[in-house]
Amino acid sequence: MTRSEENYLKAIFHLGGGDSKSITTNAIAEQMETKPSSVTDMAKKLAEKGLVDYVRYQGVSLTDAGVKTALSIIRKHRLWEVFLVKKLDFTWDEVHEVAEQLEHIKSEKLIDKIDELLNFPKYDPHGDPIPTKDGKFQERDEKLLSEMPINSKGVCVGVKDSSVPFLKFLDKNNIALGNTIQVLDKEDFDNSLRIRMEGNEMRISHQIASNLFVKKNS
Amino acid sequence: MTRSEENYLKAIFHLGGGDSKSITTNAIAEQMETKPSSVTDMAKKLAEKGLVDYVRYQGVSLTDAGVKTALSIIRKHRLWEVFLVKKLDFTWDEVHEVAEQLEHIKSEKLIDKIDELLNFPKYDPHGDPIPTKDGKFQERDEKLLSEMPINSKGVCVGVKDSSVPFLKFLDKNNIALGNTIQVLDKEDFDNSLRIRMEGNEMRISHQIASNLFVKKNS
DNA sequence: GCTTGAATTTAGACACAACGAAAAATAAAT
DNA sequence: ATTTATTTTTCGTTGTGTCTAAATTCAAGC
Repeated sequence: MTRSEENYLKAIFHLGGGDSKSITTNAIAEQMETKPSSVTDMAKKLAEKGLVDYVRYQGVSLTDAGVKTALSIIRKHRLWEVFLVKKLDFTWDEVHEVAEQLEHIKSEKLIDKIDELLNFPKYDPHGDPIPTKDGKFQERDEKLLSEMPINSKGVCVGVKDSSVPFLKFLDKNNIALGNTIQVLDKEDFDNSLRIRMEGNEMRISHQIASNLFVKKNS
Repeated sequence: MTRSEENYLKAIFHLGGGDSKSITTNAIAEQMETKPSSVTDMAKKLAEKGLVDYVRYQGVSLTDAGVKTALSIIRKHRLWEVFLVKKLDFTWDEVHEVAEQLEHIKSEKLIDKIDELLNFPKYDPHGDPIPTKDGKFQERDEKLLSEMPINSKGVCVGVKDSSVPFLKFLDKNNIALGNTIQVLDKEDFDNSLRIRMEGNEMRISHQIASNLFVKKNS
């Protein structure tokens, strides 16, 4: 299993290719910042190895073996992210790029020990669930803040967009995972929200609200 | 700086190429378990980049820039080894192969934080000194056990051969770094030693004695 | 059904890292 | 000093992984 193959599997999974849905080469190329022709080549290679189903001009989807491999890489990625934040004081906007490298380290024992050191965390610093060793994937039951009804309360549990600028924005505005949130009002004009977060009232754009996951608590 | 280039620099350093001594392509090929022709190719490439001095048919030696790079990789390798042993309960014969991968992770901050987490260790689990961030290399002043005079005492501080079989042998015979050692007698016939280690007397072959570093303490 | 436009694949090329076989240079032996 | 043996390099080839440009297929639209 090469680094490149692992990256393709991960990308396909993130695009939904785990649900036997066909993902187009174009979509994969965009996600990976590469060219469609390169994706075609790799699709053939991965199909050869039994990790994806590939039909010419139709796209690819992950086989069971492919899903299993993708999950193991995502597991490593997210565990390393937790490690970086919890043990080495990285901020949540710094971890992704280093974890992209660490996820490819080949050692069962290493990642299991890291898991143990961190006390078997269930979520990474962005609130994304960490697959278990045997490939079980804890689906989350939260919804986007933008979809919460007025007056409902919840806890901020994750981000949809985990780009550096967005994370920095959240830090700057003291929006952190674990904060309690109540939707006070919705503005029809621009879909912005008035919310109360940890006691403080604030206004939040639709763009922000549609990238924050909230778990209802009532 | 590719993984391969880094491995070459490390190998050349370990063969003494840091002291402006010329290392033959054959020696490098053997150390890296590759072919001389591959070494020649890489020698040209590294010379191009100013990391080694290369004269055809004469061999290569590291430039100052090359030494600096090699030391930074060795630093990473050894710090990761300490991490694996101290934080994740790896045994000292398990760490090398994983550290070979981890040493190529590109992140200044990561390795500095690991260093800090470990409280700035000076030696790795095999007793090898860890270069400082600014490329200073703490040379050790110990000698091989086989070169110690009769009746002299010392502390076991490192291994020359850090292969898995040798390390396992040491574990099995309760020989560990930090142990006090006294040379009781030398056998002329086969150069074996009678020693007292932590109270127990034992006999040790020349092969073993010439792979253990000892620091005299008197 | 034909045509147009978009998506996808093929084909040829390149960079990297490695290898084996053959040629060249060095070192050793007589 | 010339031959012999060894080391080192060159050259052509292979395997990844990528790209561009050209060709193909698909999906609509008329």
